[in-house]
Amino acid sequence: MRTLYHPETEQIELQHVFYALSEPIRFTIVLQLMDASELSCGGFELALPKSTLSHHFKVLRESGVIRTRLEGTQRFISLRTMDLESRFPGLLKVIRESAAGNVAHEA
Amino acid sequence: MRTLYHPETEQIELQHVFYALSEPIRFTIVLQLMDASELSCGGFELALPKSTLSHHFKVLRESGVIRTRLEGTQRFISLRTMDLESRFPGLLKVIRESAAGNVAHEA
DNA sequence: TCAATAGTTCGAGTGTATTCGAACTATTGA
DNA sequence: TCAATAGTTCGAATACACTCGAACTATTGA
Repeated sequence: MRTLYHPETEQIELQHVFYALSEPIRFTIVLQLMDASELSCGGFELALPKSTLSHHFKVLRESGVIRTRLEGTQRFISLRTMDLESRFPGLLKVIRESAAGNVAHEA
Repeated sequence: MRTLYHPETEQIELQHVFYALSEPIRFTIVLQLMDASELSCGGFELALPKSTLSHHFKVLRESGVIRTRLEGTQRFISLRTMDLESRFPGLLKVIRESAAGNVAHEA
């Protein structure tokens, strides 16, 4: 695991992003990243085995949704906000508003 | 098949919509509906067995993406444009622009 | 009533996803 | 150098999804 595959911005495909986000755990991961900018793998509020999380991070990374930065023994994960916004303008807003709407009705 | 299940607008979930759209055939179906407003099951440009198409129409319908209207021996399918737009403002635009961008670079 | 038409359901085969423990790799700090 | 830490990979079990032929249902029109 020396090189972590990340697709180029232009290579990110909407169907792959949709696939990645259709899974509840991965959707939760993305929502948490929207509030946190950057988190280590262990920094998420998810009580799941490391191997399970690792699998989901890989799917999100390979679909272009997140970026993984290596630092020491940790991997710092962030949403590819700029890349996603330039590739699919408005998509993140849709996700953000959908999540907000499901929690509470904000004016 | 007397009653066809369609979720109410408020019941449509983004994750289910993403799941439905993550499959290539279903994505194609949605793109064709964007250009056609309403099509019978056999009216799509898809050379696939009826049973396969029927499966995908069901997934799209139950996730709230399409509406199926019964008329005689035919079922007319349409995109739930208004419902999707009110539930997830901007989502259809993202899909439309993504599809346009993959075909040609329009100015 | 009966054939034709349009689409659904069933069932089986095949493939792909998810889950998680165990073993592994890589880096840090002492 | 060595233990501790952080996360990945492997492998197996289980579950879910896709495909498609065959049989079925429902409606129309003659």
